[in-house]
Amino acid sequence: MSRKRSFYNIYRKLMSAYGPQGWWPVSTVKMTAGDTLLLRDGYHPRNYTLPESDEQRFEICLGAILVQNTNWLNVPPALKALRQKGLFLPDKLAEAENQQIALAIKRCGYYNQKARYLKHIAKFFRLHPFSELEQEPLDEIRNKLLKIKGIGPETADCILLYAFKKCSFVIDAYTVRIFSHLGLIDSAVSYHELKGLIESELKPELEVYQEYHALLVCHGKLHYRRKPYGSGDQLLLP
DNA sequence: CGCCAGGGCCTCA
DNA sequence: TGAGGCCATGGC
Repeated sequence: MSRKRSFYNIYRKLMSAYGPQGWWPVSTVKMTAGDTLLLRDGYHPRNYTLPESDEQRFEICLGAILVQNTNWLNVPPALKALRQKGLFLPDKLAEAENQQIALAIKRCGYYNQKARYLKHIAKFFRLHPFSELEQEPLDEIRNKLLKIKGIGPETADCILLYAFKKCSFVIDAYTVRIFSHLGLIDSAVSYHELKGLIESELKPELEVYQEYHALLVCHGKLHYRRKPYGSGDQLLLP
């Protein structure tokens, strides 16, 4: 395999083209400018200390479910609606009526399914606090997450990478499209296989893992929509 | 308008 | 174990 097509090389090209993406977006980012405390929504470029609270970690988990096969723009309003209904704590969400949750998250689509999924994850975190889970090895957390209905490989890896800050590479549809279109992989590659291939090259650096996935989504949105692919490969090819 | 979105579960070969 | 159907609203 050409050295210039290594995953690191593509990462560098994406980063120089788009800059840091600041994933995962959380709704209340505290930033200090001099003496004043700024609260702003959304992204947090170059701030890799987040999440800083259990609520922010929980928010990332909820967002990871809500964004499944859905435009991210629908997620913050849904999270806000859940918050306004007082459902932003695992204890509350776990006991809420499905219909009440569904109403709050309606705009994200698949709302009946996702309402159930959110309750599952709420019950999980009620049982296993973050502070306990994060002590466990990555693979043990991952296996526990994968047992929850509604959490598949990608969602589990998003939660691991952005909520638990564990170096678990996230594979999504854009990742497969981009790397297969560039000739690095076969488009029929399995999730597990591609994840292993990428992780075997990348050193376990949190910022790289976090930004790489975000950059692939950024680039994918611009050039790798379902059909037909644009000419985004010109940016990445040697 | 029609296509698509930062998937995952279930079923059936 | 993999392909296919299903879930569903909102953005552009």
